[in-house]
Parts: sequence; structure tokens; C-alpha cells
Amino acid sequence: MDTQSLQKSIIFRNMNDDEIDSALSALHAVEKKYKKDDIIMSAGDMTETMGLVISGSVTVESNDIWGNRTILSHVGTGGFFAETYALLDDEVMLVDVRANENCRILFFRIGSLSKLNNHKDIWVNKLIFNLLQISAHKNLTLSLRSFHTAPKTVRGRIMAYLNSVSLQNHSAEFDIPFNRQQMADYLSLDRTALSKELGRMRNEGVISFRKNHFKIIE
Amino acid sequence: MDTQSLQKSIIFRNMNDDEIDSALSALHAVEKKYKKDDIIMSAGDMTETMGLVISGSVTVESNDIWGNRTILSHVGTGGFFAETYALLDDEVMLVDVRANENCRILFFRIGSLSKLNNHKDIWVNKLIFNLLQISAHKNLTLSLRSFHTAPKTVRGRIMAYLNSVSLQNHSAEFDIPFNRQQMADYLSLDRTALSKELGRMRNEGVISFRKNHFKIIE
DNA sequence: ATAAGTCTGTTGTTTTAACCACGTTTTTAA
DNA sequence: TTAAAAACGTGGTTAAAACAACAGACTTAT
Repeated sequence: MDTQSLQKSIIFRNMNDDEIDSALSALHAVEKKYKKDDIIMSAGDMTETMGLVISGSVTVESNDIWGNRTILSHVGTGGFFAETYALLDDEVMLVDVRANENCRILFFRIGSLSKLNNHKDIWVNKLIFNLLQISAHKNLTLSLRSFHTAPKTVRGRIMAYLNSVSLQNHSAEFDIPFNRQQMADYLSLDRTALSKELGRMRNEGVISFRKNHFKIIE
Repeated sequence: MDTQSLQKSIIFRNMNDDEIDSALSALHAVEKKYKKDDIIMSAGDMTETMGLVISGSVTVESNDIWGNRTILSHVGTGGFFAETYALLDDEVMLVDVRANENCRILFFRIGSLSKLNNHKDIWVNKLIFNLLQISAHKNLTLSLRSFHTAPKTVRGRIMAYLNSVSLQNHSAEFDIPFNRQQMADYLSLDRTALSKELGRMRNEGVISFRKNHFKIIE
């Protein structure tokens, strides 16, 4: 991955080429490729590295022993994952990270950041500030899911979610990054119950959709 | 609030008295008092300040127009709130912060941190690093609630939650920071359904409890 | 082009949680 | 100390979601 495009990533925001180079080597940046449905990190792991999605996308999910999946978030190209666990020592991952499609990931070893951090190297300070932005944004993402799953009815959750995506896209017509099963797993719903309600909403003229493309009517 | 006890707070970890003083004045630290059930911050607000709970506790919650409440987290003494919204410009709060009991709050204006942050002042760099820890921990807290609310059954949620608290306390016997209604609002359940299931579990000998004191049996 | 596999929607059944009403206990304040 | 208010639990009813089984549409690879 070239410095050119890395400079655009939030994690290196406000850093010059030299600083980025320092960071890349100090953080042992490595790129890896994954195929759709590969598990990138597993619950139970302890990780010192965080991931940046260079191409493709991943999902962060929890899978219990009965095969129930809960999708906590979808991380698209340019997004980050596992930064929380990498930053905090001794925290065991509670989630799996799965390749949602073929993807390339750039890993950074930020677990040792507290050792690097003597508060003198400017690039370290800049990096930490950027990580803070990333972490804060991740907070919003996690809160958002709580809002999407807060309503007790199937329709309430669908509306909360679609409305939210619509606002983000500044449009009543948009794609969602999930298929039906994933959408159900994100909203903590049964897939068939979700399909049923979506059908009802279409009949009532509230929404229209085809696959993962949705339109909110009126 | 004296520097003595502030030094123990995570937000000033690894900072000496002078640095803490610089921080306190640069961040316009102010203490305020609230009575039980006072609204400290409201959904829709934009805030530049974050809060540190000096005494008492607060809840972070979402209240919809139909009067449904969802409790996202309980913040005890020594804990922080609103740091995410204070850090990120232009983000409107989606939640209310409410005094769970009479409490004292120390506010820090961290919204202007990016302006202060020239990467030269050591105290700023230390502070940012500490904020990163706080933010990462908040991430864990938010994820945790997703695990507690992931099960579709009342019992599943109760178990997920109690189990989690039990692990944190390293004991099968513990207090929870919620009354029944709050516990229901945290787990996204109807209060009476929660009471019913708790009763059933007590009959089955799985747990025992009295008010907010619980014990997991076996 | 075809076959296998995946994804989505439909119908019907069963389970379960929300909702409502009320009684009891506990807490608070006068 | 007592009255009022708040918190908690219980039973019954109803509405809704989970679950199961299946059919059709779409996708993928050969």
C-alpha cells in the first residue's frame, strides 16, 4: 500500500511522509488477504494489532454455542476494527471478525503504544490523537446499534435502522451492506419474521426494496 | 475537588501536580451538583464538555416520544460520560444523562482539545493518551450491553447480564446498580416480564435475590 | 446451459413476551 | 407514627415474534 493513499486515512491524518514511515515501521504494518467468510480474528483471542480495511469489508459479530449470531457492526473499506482490544492489555476479545467478502487488511501493532509513547516523538502523539478520533467514532457506531435494536417490535427496529441509513446517505434511496440474514442478525431478529414484516411494509406502501436496495416512501 | 484525589483519576494518570493544574485551567474544570433524577444533559444537545462523576452515579439513556426508556449504561463514581460527543464536533447527542442519585460532577471542556493540541505541551499529550484509554473502555461497556441484550429470551438476557456482573465482581453474590425498572430498561424488557422470570428462576433454585442483591446458585 | 447451492419470501404453528389490572411490600415524607 | 408514594410481584389476556418447513428466485461454478 502506498504512502499516497495512506495519507488519506484518518489514522495518519495530519502526518507527513516521514512521520507515516516512522509509524508504519514502528507499528509493524503488515498487509494480509482474506477470502469471503474467513475468520480474521476470533473471540477468545488477545490481540495487539488493530486492522484497517484496505479493500472489501468485514463484520464484527458474536457467535454463541447454539449457532446464534449477532452482528455488532459492519466495517467497510477505510474502516478499522479491534482497536479497542489492541489498545487495552488483558482484554480478551468477545467477538469474531469475519471477511464479509474478499478483502485486504493492513494490521498495526498498537498494543505496545504505551511503551513507544514517551510524549516526545511527534508522530506518536499525532497517531494517538487520531486513534482517539477513531475510538470516539466507534463509540457512536456501537451506540447507534443500541438505538436500532431498542424498539421491541420488528417494524420499530426496521424503521430505526432504515431511517438511520437514510440520514447518513442524505437520501431516501440507498443500499444497505447486509443481506437478509445479516440484517436480521444485526437487528437481533428472526430472518423470516424480518422478511414477513418487510413484505407487509411494502404492501402498505411505506417502503420499496429489492435485495439490499431500499427506498423510504413519502 | 483537591488535586490529591484527582491524581488518582484515570484522566490525569501519569500527570504531576503542575500538569494537572495546567489541565484543570485549560479545560475550564467546573464542579456542579445535581439532585436525583435531574437531567444533566439532553438528547439534541451539542456539548463541548465531558463529565467525571465525583460522587453518586448517573445513567445514560434514550427516551423516545412514547415514553419508552432504554438505559445504555450506568456510570458510577469515578466514571466518565459524554466524552464521545465532546470530542467529536458536530455530533448531536442521541442520549440523555440523568442523575441516578444526588451527585457531584466535574466538567471538562475537551471540545477545544484539537486547538490546544500542538503536540508540544506534554500535559496535553498525556491527557489525550488517557482519554484514549477512557474511550476504549467505554467501547467495551457499550459492546457488553450488546451481549446482554443479544439473547432473544428474557431468561437468556438475565443470565447474560448477571453472569457478566458476577465475573466482574469475582463473586457469585453481588449488588447490581439498578432497580427492577432500570434493569428492565437496560435489558430492553418489560418490567413485569422480568419480575416474572426472576421469580421462576428463584423457584427453580437457579438464583436467589432480594431487591438489587443477587446470588447465582451452583 | 445446466445443476447445485444460496438467498428470499410465504404459510402455519407454537411459544413467549408485552400489556393490563391489581395487591402487597417497602420506602419516603409529613 | 402514619399516610402517601414508590417499588415489586402475580395472574390473566392478547398480540407478536420465534420456529419449522417449504417453494421459488437468483447466483455460481462447471
